[in-house]
Amino acid sequence: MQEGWREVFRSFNKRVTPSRYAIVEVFEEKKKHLSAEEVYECLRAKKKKVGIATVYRNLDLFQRMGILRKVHFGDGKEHYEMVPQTPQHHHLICKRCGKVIDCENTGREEGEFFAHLKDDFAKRYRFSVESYHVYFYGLCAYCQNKS
Amino acid sequence: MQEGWREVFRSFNKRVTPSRYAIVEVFEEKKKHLSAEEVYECLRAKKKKVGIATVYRNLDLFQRMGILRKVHFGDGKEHYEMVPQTPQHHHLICKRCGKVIDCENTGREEGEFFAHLKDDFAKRYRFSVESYHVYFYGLCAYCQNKS
DNA sequence: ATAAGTGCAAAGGATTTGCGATGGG
DNA sequence: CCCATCGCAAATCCTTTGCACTTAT
Repeated sequence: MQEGWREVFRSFNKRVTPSRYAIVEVFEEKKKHLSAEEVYECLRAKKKKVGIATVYRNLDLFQRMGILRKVHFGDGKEHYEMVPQTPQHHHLICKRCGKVIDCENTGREEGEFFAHLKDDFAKRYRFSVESYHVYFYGLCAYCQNKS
Repeated sequence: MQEGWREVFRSFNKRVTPSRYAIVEVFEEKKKHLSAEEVYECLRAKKKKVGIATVYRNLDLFQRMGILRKVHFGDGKEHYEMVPQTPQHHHLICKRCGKVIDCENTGREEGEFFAHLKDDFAKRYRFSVESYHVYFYGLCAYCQNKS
């Protein structure tokens, strides 16, 4: 794990424990969205002894700290992914097989578009937008050829 | 319930039962996203005797039929809303109190923007987009003044 | 030293499932 | 009539919690 995390934890008055260390490391290595169970499995595979409850507690903590964000794919489990996953990306979810494809932002247009919406919502609803997620549903390449 | 639904059910070879009738009716009346439990409560309030399992089974069925779509607000429950809720709208979710505000589409720009992405994804990932959801996270008017 | 963090097992809450009973087509 | 659908209760799955033990600071 990069040393930087130690600082991040300190700034939130959170202790730097082996469990936390290990969990962040998993996300850094996998570079993808993971469910609590998946994180737990990765830890076991690395011989790290961390209880599943600790995984849940820390995923929630990291989310509140802004290190992770929740993503929902409709499979009944919460998934988490690292937040500064630069650049901002979206998710394509196959309605048939459930596969999730991470897709990159398509460019400047997007930033402008959402910046505009953000202002609009502040005016219309007095709601201050901090972040957004976009989910696209449809059929993946494979499933298009068999339904 | 509008008579039209009878046709819709027929076209899917699904029977028109009092339970289904009643569930669709609830969504037509409430005109908002509802969890299974909320649908169940609405039915009880209307003296309709429908088991909770039937509610779950039909919400899932309606989703597969394209009548309802799932929306996720991060509260651990699945919510459903009617699909052709014209016009397309998005959700503003307060990170602090969990309130969900339905917000209308902001206009033509949006259609163009997403149409462009749709083409792009078809080319890049051979993924055919059928629909999309956008979730905005931040603070609602009330919560901005107390965190 | 001491409060935060952890592991385990039990509790909780949402959703699904098995199965005999019911009723729509 | 017969099979899809239903109601009920039990089962399952994911997540949270209580509590005694451990450990980072």
